[in-house]
Amino acid sequence: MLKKYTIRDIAELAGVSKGTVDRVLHNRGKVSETALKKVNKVLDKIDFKPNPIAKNLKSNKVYRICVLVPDPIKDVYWKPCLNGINDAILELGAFGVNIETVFFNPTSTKSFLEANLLVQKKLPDAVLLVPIFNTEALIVLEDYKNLGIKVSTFNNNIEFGSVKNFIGQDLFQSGRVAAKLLHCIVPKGDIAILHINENYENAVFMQEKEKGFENYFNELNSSDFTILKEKLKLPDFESVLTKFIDEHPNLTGIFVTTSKTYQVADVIQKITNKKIALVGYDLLNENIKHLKKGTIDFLIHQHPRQQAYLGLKFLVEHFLFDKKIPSNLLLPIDIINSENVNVIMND
Amino acid sequence: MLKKYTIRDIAELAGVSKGTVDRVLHNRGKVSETALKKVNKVLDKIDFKPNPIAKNLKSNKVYRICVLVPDPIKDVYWKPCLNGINDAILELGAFGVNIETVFFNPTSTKSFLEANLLVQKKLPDAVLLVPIFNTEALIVLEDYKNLGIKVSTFNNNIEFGSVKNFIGQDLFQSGRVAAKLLHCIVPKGDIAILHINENYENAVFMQEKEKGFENYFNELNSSDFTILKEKLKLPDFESVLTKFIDEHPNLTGIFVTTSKTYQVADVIQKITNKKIALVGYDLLNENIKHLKKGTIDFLIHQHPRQQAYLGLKFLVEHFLFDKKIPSNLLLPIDIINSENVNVIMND
DNA sequence: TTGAAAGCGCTAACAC
DNA sequence: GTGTTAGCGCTTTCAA
Repeated sequence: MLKKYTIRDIAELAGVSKGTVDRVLHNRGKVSETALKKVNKVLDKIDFKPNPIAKNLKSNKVYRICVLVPDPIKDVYWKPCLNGINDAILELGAFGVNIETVFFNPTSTKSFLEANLLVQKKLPDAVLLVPIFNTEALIVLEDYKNLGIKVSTFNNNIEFGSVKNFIGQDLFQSGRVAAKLLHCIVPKGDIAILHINENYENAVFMQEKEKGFENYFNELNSSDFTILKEKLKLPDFESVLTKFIDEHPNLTGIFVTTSKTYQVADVIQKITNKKIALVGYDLLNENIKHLKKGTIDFLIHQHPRQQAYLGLKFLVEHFLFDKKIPSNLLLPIDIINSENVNVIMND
Repeated sequence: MLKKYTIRDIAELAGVSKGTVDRVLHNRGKVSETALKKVNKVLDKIDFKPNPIAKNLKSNKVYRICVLVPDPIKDVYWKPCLNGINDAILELGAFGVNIETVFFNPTSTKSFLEANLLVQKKLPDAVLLVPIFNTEALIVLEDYKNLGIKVSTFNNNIEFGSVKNFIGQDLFQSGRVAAKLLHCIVPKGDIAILHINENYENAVFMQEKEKGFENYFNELNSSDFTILKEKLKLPDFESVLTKFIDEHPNLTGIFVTTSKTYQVADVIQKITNKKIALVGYDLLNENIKHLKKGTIDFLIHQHPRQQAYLGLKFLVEHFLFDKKIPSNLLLPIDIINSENVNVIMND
């Protein structure tokens, strides 16, 4: 069992003062060669881990973190994120962490920019944000960098040179998972990729999923399947989808690349008795209803709650305990059916 | 934004000393009626959350936790638990927590009892254990209770009157998940539940899984399926299984209730070209190979690593930060196929 | 029954 | 450059 060393121990062993040890440990300069050597000699010998608790006590700082997330009223997909944020607030509040949520309209880049401006004025210690608009996100990331504000992102990754942390899912691979699922339900036939274009989602997400999906069937290289693609938009959603289904009598499976899978299920249920396998995304209540009824076969869970929660947790533990924030954390691609949907932990 | 109150603030507001406030907060007695009233009056008004960090600094106690887990050499299923334990050690060591692992032979109740005796002699602050032997587990739980040692359990739940925490999976429901999966792969035929009896696993686990599995098909109430059951044991495993498959030409699906699913896959692959859908448990390397090859269709992930890691994490956070330990934490029932197997987080 | 004071490990300000 | 010291919020001891 190893002894727990303190800086006092080190100071005594090295024959210097605690202050000097602290200076050496944190490269605060103003240390003579000889003192440096003495301290380092001791540090080499022992396994010193500064007590992360004591470190924090002193500063007595209240860390402020802002979360920037699309308004759940505009798109219910984001609601679980709020729960994750609230969990984090409850859990971390006692540590003197101040977490503030700012919403933006996910259909408006202007709203996104304004929300970020608001946040920047607050000068928080860190920001956790959903960078759904690629161009604008790069701009604000640059701003945060200049302001010296730490940034973590979740939901979707964007390319940014400087340090930035990401929590989300491997969308390409999740497309492959969907493909495999359909493949195991359906022996053959036409299989459709349906994009429900909400005109705000940067096409990148859906493209990644689509690529993964196609990649699976390409590798399979089987003449049993034909892959179709269709884009749907809301005003004439139902008529276009109905027409599409009518025109493809061999349609046996559908992959929907967004959380609006239930909209497709609604239509299928309405217009045909034929079994069409359906795989989509996210545990919205409407989706879950269809899952239990059997209209939707599988949902892929993107862990929105976890993403937000972990994003905050990592930031706080970084501030409080000097923990390293994982730079690119890919959450598992959870396959959900009617039987395990009720046992999902933390959404 | 609320002010962060300290006991000093409260003391000043109430017109008493910090010591008295502390006594009131922790019911340490020796407080006069009047002082109690004064302090409570203040406490009612403000939202006081003691700083969990400072609380811990003083005591400077090294918490000692023992983990009792089956020897991974005897059954490789337990290997991920070690990783979880090591993660916890790495992460929590700096907080002055001492975690010690003790193995027992999962085929020997004697070994289990001896290991516990060893642990009890050490008088740790808490114990995290896998109570695979029901009767013996109840005995040692009673011992720990008398010694005032906190106990958390994982992997399988046992009925014990006094306080005890559990982390694991809903086995009944996981049986239903397996059933649903087979149901979605296979349109009809004979479906077999195979128990691979390793004679140490308390039959309870497998029974729960079996019950859930049957429950699903009973509810389905379809004449398309016939449910068969068979127990296999190692010496004549292959011959018995071969005979079983030969005798059931309509066999279209198999559910294996243990992590030894790959053993069944090996045999199927060897003796027949017919597609038999196979669903089993756990991400052993051999299972993953079959999953990728297609001999196994789905695996259900029981999160062994997470179970051990969370068990330790909860105990430590309880000691350090007074967090409440969830008394019965059911981890999600993860469905794994060839595509999402590589993205599983923390095993 | 109560208040005062020391001290946990670390940081930071301040003398020397 | 370096040692000393005060102090973070809380617990615990000790004297009153």
